[in-house]
Amino acid sequence: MLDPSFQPISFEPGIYERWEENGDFKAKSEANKKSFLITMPPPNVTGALHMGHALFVSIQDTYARWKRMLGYNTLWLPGTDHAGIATQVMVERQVESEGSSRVKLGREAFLKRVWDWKKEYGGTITEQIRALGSSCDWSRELFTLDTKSSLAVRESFTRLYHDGLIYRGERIVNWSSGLQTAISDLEVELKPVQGALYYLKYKLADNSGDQILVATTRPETIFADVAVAVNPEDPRFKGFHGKEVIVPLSGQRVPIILDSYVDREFGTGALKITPGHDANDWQIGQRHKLKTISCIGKDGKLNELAGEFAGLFASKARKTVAEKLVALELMDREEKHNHEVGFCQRTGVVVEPLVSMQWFMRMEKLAAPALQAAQGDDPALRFYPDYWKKTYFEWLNNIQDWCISRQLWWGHQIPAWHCKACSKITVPKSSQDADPKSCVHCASSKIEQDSDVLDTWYSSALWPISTLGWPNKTSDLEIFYPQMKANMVRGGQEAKALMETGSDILFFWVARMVMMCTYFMDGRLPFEDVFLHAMVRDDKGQKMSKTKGNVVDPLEITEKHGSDALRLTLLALSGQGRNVNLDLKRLEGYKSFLNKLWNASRFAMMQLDEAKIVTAADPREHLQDLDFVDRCLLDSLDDTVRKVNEHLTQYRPDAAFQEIYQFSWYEFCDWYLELVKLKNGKLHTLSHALETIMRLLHPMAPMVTEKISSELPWGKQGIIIHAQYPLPHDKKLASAADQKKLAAIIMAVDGIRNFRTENKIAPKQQIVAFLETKESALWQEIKPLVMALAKISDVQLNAALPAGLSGKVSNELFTFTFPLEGLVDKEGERTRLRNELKKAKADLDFSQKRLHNPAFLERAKPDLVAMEKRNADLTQEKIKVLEEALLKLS
RNA sequence: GGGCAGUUAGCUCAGUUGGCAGAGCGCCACCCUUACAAGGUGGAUGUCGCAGGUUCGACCCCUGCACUGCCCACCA
Repeated sequence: MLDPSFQPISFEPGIYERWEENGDFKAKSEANKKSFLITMPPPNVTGALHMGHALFVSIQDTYARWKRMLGYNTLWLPGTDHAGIATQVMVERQVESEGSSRVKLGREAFLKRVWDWKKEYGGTITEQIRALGSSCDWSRELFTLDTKSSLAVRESFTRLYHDGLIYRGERIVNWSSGLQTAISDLEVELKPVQGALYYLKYKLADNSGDQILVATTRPETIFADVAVAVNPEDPRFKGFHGKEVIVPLSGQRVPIILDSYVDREFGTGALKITPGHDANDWQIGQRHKLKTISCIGKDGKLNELAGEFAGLFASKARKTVAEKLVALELMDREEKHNHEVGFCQRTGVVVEPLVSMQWFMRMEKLAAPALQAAQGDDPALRFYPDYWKKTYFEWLNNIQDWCISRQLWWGHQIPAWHCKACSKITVPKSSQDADPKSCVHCASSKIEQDSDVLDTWYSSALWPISTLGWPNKTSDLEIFYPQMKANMVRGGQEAKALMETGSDILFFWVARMVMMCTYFMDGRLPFEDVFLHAMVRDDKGQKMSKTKGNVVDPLEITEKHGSDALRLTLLALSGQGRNVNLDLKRLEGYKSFLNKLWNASRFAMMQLDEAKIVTAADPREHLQDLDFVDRCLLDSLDDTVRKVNEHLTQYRPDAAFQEIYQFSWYEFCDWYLELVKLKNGKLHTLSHALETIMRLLHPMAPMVTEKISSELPWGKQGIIIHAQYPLPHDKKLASAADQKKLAAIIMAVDGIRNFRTENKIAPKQQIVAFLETKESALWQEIKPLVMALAKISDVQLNAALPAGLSGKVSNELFTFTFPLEGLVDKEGERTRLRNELKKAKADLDFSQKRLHNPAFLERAKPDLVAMEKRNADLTQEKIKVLEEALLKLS
């Protein structure tokens, strides 16, 4: 039996343990069944559970459980990410607090420390994910540095290298001096900064005394200047073409070059070219075959080229150099200037564009199929919400080569060996090959593995295939990996694999998975549907952050209100927008909903127990036992079932839940249960409806539905998770007459309740009624129900109306008259009637406006016109009754 | 500079073939009616961001604008 009070914390933990022990989440290794795959976005091992995780769990678990209940062999595959930078930095700090350092320890010892840390604390996040009820298959859990993942990384790298899609080269990259590593474009965050624009004098080298003014925000980089560029069309500089200038301070002679990149409107129209410290300048340098020199080192300090400024941090040097330029009268002026500066997303330190030797992935060829996959009217790859497609295209169409090397230790070390003898590179042919012992070019044995590791997102990009065992030919890959190819049309096929993740990592992760996996799987996509959820904010739409102190901890919520309430809240708020503003008031509302269901279940169980009902079989098998109330309820339930499935199919879990909420509370609890108390029928509809509600809700609120259904007479532990998900029937049960009867009850009861409240007649007070109606047969059928619900002790049908003070309730079927003599004063009833009359007149006005409009009569749908006419008639009649009643009261 | 999204009740949000605007919380009144006070019954509350247009009819479709948030971008 269910406890009288709903306390989620009392039953949640036990339920999860049982499921896991029973192996209820395990996907089967059978190929003969339709399958469904969700690959979990692996959270950082170092991470602690936050609302973003809670949101993805809520959505993904809903889909995993829904599909499982629909009979799919469902695999929700969990794992964790090694998170190169985050983890290394964290352990580094730990080591430093002990007075040691990463460098002192050395690579091997340091890595051991990280692994030790991972062994000890790496399970925290997965335990927390369990606490939310996640039905993922833990037997297949993977860590991105596990051998399975490493094998995939090695196989992909060797193949891409030999296919010419991975290369090593000296390029300008984003250098994080904080982390001492290169980072990718995506890891750079641009922020507006108030800086200055310095106008420097570059004197002509021909001693003519002429000069060119050059505007720059970074005077400290002049030591690496190799040219000054002007727009070839700019008349102001026509005379300078082909000449040379002297770089201030450094004294270097550099050429004046012509490039249309230069904006004539900006600054002075002359641009200093510093290929070593600016990405655009680097490109111009490439075009003009200029050499690249650097005056800032990897430590972020100026080097010997800067002469007296050597050793200064670049940021400091700017001011010092500027002052010197002023002193030497080489600066014309300085203006305030706001511009965008790149910051390292991780450390917040300014990113320095530097030239260094790095590994890159050539993206253009890889992007083509990824683009194709989502193009066309019926693309193989679909986005939900659809508008993300545009963003995806935008990025892929302008894709740049990806800097994949990181100067870190924690990660996948690049499987490439450098030869000390011939300095060429040896990369194994495939993952099958062992580490090379000698150079393939000169056979020297003096080879050493590249010390860099790969960007964390590299292994993430392979996640959908590495988790399934690729490059080995595994049964998981066979069973779960989609067949749909990037160049196919979808043709109405449902997705075999779903990617559900945050919209913030569309480029970082989603696009790269599509490119990489498609490449290695013969054009087959890693997933056909991409569902991108919004970002969780606080109730004011602010980003949650520790410094703001507005972080809501999911585990605290779970302990207090249960994981189900949290899940339902996140689902309900995850609409189509880009934010989920977490309002804890909503959470309490949804917890109340669960409380309501809990109590409704307790009530139903008492009734069923008394009636000795032990089955939830579909009452459609026993039509003779059903009355009109049952038939209407079953139809409405069926509508709900249909809508819930539709909404889930369209990736609108919020709407799906809303349907369940509305039906359960307003139809099942408010009306059906109240009617069940009054009617003496069989209770098969009650048992079936309750079971159906539990099943419908189970994917979204697994804990409470498991608890309740395990207590039902026909239930037991752990069966709802594998129960058939409700599907709609084709046939309706209720006739028009049935519907009319139920509507009549509701109309009469609502009207009388309103009448009672407005006249301040106590809820308990029984009253008598005189009824005028043309539907006396119908009335006889519903009489006892209306009388009980509206607390009427006696009804005189079509009898002479009483003299004296009375009240009236009128609708399209019935007109009730209630003697009020001695009960109330007439003022209350008069006010009520006036309000009703006002409403009725407004309604009539609305109808007549339409009906007097010839265009409406002519152009609107005939059904609508007919309905409007009927409405007008009924309202007119009602007005007549109300006016008469009012007259009597005056 | 370009793009995307949002703007609906006091607050957080729904509103999918255009047909008299909805939920939760909050608010008011009355009820502990034995499933549920985390409840019941009834009620109040909206120039649906602004301005045009299409239409018999617009929260919904079109155009322009404003504000908010996010993403992308090579103006030094």
